[in-house]
Amino acid sequence: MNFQQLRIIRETVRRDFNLTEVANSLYTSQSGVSKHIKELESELGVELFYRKGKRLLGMTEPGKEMLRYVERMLLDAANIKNIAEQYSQQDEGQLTVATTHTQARYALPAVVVEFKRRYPRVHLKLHQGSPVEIASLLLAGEADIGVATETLGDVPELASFPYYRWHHAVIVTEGHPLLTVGKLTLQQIADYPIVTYHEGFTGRSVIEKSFRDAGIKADIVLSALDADVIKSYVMLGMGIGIVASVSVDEQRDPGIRKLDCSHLFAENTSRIAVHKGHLLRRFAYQFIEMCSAELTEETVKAESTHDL
Amino acid sequence: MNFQQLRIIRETVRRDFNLTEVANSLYTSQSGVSKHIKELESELGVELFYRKGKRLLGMTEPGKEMLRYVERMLLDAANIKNIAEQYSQQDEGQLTVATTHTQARYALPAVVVEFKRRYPRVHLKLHQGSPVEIASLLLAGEADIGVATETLGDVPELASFPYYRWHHAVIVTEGHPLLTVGKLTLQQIADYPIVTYHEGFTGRSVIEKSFRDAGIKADIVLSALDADVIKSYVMLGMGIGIVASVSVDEQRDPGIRKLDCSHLFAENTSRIAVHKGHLLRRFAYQFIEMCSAELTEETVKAESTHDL
DNA sequence: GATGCTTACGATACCCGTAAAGATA
DNA sequence: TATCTTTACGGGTATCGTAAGCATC
Repeated sequence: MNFQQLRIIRETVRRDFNLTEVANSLYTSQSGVSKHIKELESELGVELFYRKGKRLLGMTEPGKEMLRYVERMLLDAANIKNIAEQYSQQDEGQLTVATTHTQARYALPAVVVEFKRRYPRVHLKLHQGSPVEIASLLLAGEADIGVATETLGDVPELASFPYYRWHHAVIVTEGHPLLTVGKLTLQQIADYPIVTYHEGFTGRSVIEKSFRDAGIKADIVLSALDADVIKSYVMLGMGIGIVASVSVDEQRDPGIRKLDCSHLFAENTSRIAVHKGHLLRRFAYQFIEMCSAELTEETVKAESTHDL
Repeated sequence: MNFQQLRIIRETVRRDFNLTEVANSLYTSQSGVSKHIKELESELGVELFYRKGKRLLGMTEPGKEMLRYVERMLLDAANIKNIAEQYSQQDEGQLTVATTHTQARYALPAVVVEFKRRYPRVHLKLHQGSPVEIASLLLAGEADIGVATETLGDVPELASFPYYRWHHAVIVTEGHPLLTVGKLTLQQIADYPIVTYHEGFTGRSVIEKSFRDAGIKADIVLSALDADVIKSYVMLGMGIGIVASVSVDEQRDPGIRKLDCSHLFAENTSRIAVHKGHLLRRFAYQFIEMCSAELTEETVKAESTHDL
């Protein structure tokens, strides 16, 4: 048994049992991949994959059982390298934060500036994507930290922590009739076409739940990934917008007016997540602590051990 | 990084940093061991061991931090092999049970017979030793299951479960004066020279605690590893004996009389232990379940995951 | 001087990649 | 036929063990 074999096993599952792809993604030859699998199987005396003729189709029972251990071993190998880096270059290295547009643009800038001030030699990568993409980046080990409002809390392999709480707000153009009503109601909002976030983004599910629970049908005419796009279309008269309150500032967004609707939609909690069992560099834990002072290195580590 | 390097790191710690011994125990050459360590250190860019000139003295900080991961990886590698065996030969293999004399002779026979009946093709090894030795056999991966009354519950790397409860009994020769007194007292026992177990064995600590708490000084003239030896010396008139009640049967032990003293010494609990994170063969879990029906495979696994 | 670690060097085995052949859809 | 996997083969490299050289105690 050697590490290349383990990497191949893991990658074979990730690449859906296509050995050619596996070879490419590991920068080696198909023949080598094939041989490694055979060798491991013969060493263990068990078939790891189902085959139909020459094609691989899936994992056998013993294969599935082993996979978790294979993954943990590779994780541990990465952890060892991480520790080494930690000691050889305390404040140097790379930190990849996977996040949604909303977080990157409105929540994280303060943290990023502070982080760069303290760790000028750490190369910080902001990787933007949907919450689902963020989760899979974390799981694949391609990102160290994930920040998003949706999804992250639902993946068992991730350890997630509350970052900050926020509400949606309704945005309208100057002179809009809604500006004159007092306290907004769901029905009043539903009287207008709505522009808001895509499904799976930035509390969209919370918005839908409110309308559904009230038995009101909302007319969502357009959905977008981020508040900036939504604002643009609101300005173009496509309808009223529902966005994260933090993403609108009446000073910086001339022509846009913000209406409180914290009484209409449930509060959202943005979360910070890490892959369980994935040991981070010290500065990565510092980054998380800068987001929320309660999230110390010990707190995060305690929640993110990998116990299978 | 490869497995041989990891094995060498682990063994170097176990062998107290003597690379010659490491080489012998891994059946390879010193030169190879030395080179492997150097290579791993240079790959990681960190020194793992403190050196004074050419001698290794101990682990550096990063080395210590890595060690736990190294050990887990090697454990996981063993687990994978275990799974493979599990599937390739369901009811064949080897099971090593480390136990004290008392357990091997008086508690386990019934279980062993039953186990052999169900798994005739499993090679069962009974490894006898002191509780401390049993613990280290488990930790070194040389035994799968440990059974003893002392020590096992105190080692954090071991998961231990109650096996059965028992009391001590006093044994005397026929016609002994103690046979005529009614309910025994500690003082009456202390009036005679005592033969009992060694320190660290079979509830010896419980016996001492009772005397100490009562402020009575007992005269322990002889201590032995097992009840059979103790019985012999009692027969020779060295004194009265204190042994596990289960180890005396007035039918099978002619000339020996047993006196109840469950009111004098605290109850003992014999424990079954496994190394946390060490996955066992199915038949090993069956063995444990035969000892105590509540200890199912799930119960044991739940307590013995290795989360660092 | 005995023990223990490192370096040098040659034989072996392992791993990888190219190329051709066989299977599958 | 195009895609994918296996087998065959050659070059390169890593690993291992012996033996010699050096510290350390």
